[in-house]
Amino acid sequence: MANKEITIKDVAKLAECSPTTVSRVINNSDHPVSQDTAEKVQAAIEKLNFSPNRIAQGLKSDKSNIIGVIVHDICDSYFAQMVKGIEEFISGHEYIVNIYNTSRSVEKELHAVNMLKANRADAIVFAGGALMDKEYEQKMYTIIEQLKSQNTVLLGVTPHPFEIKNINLGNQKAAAMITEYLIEQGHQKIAFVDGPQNLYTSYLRRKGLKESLNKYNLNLNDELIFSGDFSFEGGRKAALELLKKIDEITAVLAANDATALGLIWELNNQGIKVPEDISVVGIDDLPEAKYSYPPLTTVSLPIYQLGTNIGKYLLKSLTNDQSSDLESVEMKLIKRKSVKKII
Amino acid sequence: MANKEITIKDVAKLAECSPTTVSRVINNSDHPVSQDTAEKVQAAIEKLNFSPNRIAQGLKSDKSNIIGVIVHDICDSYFAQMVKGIEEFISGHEYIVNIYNTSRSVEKELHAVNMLKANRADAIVFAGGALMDKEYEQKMYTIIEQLKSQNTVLLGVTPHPFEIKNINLGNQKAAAMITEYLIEQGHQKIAFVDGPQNLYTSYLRRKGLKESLNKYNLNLNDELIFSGDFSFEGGRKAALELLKKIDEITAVLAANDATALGLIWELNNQGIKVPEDISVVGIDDLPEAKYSYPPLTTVSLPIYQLGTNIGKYLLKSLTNDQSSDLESVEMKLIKRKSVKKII
DNA sequence: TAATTAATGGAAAACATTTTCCTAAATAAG
DNA sequence: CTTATTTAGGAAAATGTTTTCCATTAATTA
Repeated sequence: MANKEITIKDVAKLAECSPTTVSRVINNSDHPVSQDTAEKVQAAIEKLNFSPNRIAQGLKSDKSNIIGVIVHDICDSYFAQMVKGIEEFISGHEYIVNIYNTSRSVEKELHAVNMLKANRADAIVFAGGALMDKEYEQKMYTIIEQLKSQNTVLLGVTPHPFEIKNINLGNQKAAAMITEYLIEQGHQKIAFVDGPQNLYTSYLRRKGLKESLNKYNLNLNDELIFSGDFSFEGGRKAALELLKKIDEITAVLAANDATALGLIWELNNQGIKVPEDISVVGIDDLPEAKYSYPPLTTVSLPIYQLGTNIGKYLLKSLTNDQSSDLESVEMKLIKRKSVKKII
Repeated sequence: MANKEITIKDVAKLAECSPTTVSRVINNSDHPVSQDTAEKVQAAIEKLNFSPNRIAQGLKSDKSNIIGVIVHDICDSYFAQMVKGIEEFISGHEYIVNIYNTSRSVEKELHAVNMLKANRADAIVFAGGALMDKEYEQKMYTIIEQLKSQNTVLLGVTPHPFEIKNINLGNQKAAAMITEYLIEQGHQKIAFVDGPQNLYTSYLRRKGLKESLNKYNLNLNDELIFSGDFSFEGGRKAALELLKKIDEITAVLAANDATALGLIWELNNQGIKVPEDISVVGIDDLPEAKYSYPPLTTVSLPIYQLGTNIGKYLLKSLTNDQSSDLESVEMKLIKRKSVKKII
């Protein structure tokens, strides 16, 4: 920045008044200022193309206007939509959304949290730290310790209660919902293609499946849990494994839609017909889900809307003193063509 | 922030020295400070869990450490990858990446630019403003005027030279590349499914097609340009239109992969075989592209890598005085199964 | 008319840093 | 032994705002 910054003083000089007065018209304060001078100040501001230095304002007010958003993978449709929702609301209200992509590395998560701390972020949305793993959890404590002192909302991060607002993302409920649908359609031999190892989200979805099964006196056979990683590729590989036990299975729940899509693709590729030979369902309702062969039956999590709600919630708790609650979003069973009713 | 902030003064008091000295060890300045006191200061910092207030630092140094990234749609795989690339590099170097999702609205673009200005962003990546539209361009001037004074890189934004670093994203070249491939395979009657109306990117891809055609004394028949919007849905609709002239067409270039995927889907749906009845190609090489029926022939733009390169470039020009050039990335023709060799 | 009160404005302190300048001691050079 | 130089440290100014306090004038009330 070679060129000198234009400050409130320059405006004051041009408008023939004090910086104090300029500040007053900028923030239209309670302290009265005459119509006349106000106009002069406005004119000066326009003429100089002045905009108050947020950094200086921040120093004075002890606010950074930064909202940190920490996610695993911004290219994952799930997080992308969420970030978009948050941004929509936050940027419109003069806040900065500062994203971090952690690729599920604790080190990066810690780094993000430290940066956010150094920058005195006003609030943090933390969608990371979801590994149920001893070593990882140890490190998480350091992170949480930092987060505690801040205005933070955790996104279904961990089973441990941390005295931090932890939003239930409805993972378990979604899995339960679609499982019950499967059972209603007569399926009893249901397989599961898991998400990433030790990821809390995977755990919850698996749990939703298991408990629904139990409710109907059915069991989730451990032999019928196939590993996956939330990706299309992972779904394909799982399909190959699953093929070996195809006779023991009438339906399969994939931990997410990407996996389900991969499953369907490879199943087709191997000459297995969906849903005639096997039913496949997912969770998320990706935009692509309706264009698979056959269109995927799944449950929609309105993540974008959750994002805007989080934005709203954060903003309220930053401006108002008493924080209202986060508006919840409704998930929905999306029946398409990948499930066959049996018997 | 009810709880009082820990400042350099607190550290100084605990370490029994002056704030000046603390500052010196924090920034390990040239000014010497004895081993002994340095250690005391470090100890105090640890004990108080102190991290210097970036806002105050920013005020003093006239740096915000903010890098603004303005994109059309963060959920679009193209931009998501780009943002991820930028973040990867930038966050690792103590910079904040501040994203804006504009949904192609000039008003939002202007808002973003104004916020970035108010926050004294150190650099801006502007991937917006790409509409070739009179009214729009008028407003763009206001935006550009603001951007000019900042360290900005434009991402293939507009045909007009604005004295701002404007990166050629290779849109035209990509289109040319795949067109030539089509011609090599014997295709002469090539249709085009356009991108969003007036979008510069669409224009460039169309131009790449047109000029390659001309090179071989072929013409792009205006009747064979179908409208689209870069989406799967758009591709589907275009397929329906395209069907009416199927006899005049042997191949179709979609403005992007999403469109091509939609095309293929609907073509299949209508009983038209790809590539037997018609060849389809796209541009971008989305992850999904290899899983369509048939797998899509396309050209890959390594957007993620472009992102990291932009990060690198920005960082260099912020730290070093003389700015080195942006490393370019290489696009590649990805031959899969959606093109048939004819004659 | 005198005494309040309201309207308008400014000076200076404060926010958490860094930087410039200064001082004092210790060491090196003459 | 005197004079430079190096080493180590601090006081205070500066960054661009906002806020607290004070001052002046005008308007209202007693």
